[in-house]
Amino acid sequence: MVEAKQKLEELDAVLNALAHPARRHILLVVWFRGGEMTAGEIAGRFGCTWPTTSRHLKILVAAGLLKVEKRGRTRFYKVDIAKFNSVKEWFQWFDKKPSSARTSKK
Amino acid sequence: MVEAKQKLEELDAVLNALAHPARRHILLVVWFRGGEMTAGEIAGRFGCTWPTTSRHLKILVAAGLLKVEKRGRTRFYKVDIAKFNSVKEWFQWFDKKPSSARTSKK
DNA sequence: ACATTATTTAGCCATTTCGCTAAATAATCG
DNA sequence: CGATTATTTAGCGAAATGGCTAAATAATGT
Repeated sequence: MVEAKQKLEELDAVLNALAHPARRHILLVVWFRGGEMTAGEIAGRFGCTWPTTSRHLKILVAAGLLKVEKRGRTRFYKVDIAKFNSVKEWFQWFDKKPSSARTSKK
Repeated sequence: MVEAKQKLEELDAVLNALAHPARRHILLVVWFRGGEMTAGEIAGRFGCTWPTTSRHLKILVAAGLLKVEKRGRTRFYKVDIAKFNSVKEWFQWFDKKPSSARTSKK
């Protein structure tokens, strides 16, 4: 079963990508900007330099949270919320069993 | 409005806590163990040493994902899923606006 | 008081992360 | 082709993270 391992890696990538405030910020800005922005527009809106932003973008793309399309010499980034599901699904483990169960052996 | 800043910090703590596989593992094990386990039981189940596990526990407690209760000389840890909501609420920003909107100015 | 048990704190080291500046690539314009 | 624009890659240094061992604390049992 290769799938399970893959899912774990996906979850790990997504949570790590979301763990940095700058990256969460980028996702929100791109989303509310209409879901598509160029790297330059994104970089212009943040305190950090272009190369730093560029690295954040790469991490987000690697996690599948951003999709990138290159048209001419500019890159357009678009939010893809599908990967949020790996987190939501992980949360569901905690719906299934009430925390009030008890250890059986004293 | 002090609240907003507090919420952001909470989200940050939760996402950072969830970003490490060992900590996710701890939450799952404690949860399925019935929601309460001693530090020793937790440490015994992981590849890393007690002090390392202890640090992970501290991070989870700081994020509000575990609650700890000291009875005698042992500490009991219990999962508190309430803080998952800060993540779920953050995700909701992405429900509100479809990504298909367009930038208004050409 | 002393030994034992449960767990944390302190301190060290290796690795990763994240910021920066400078240089490289890649597409387009003149 | 050479200049310009858009963006990344390379490489450095500081800080954070995560692992370890050894020592400290804190409660309990004898």
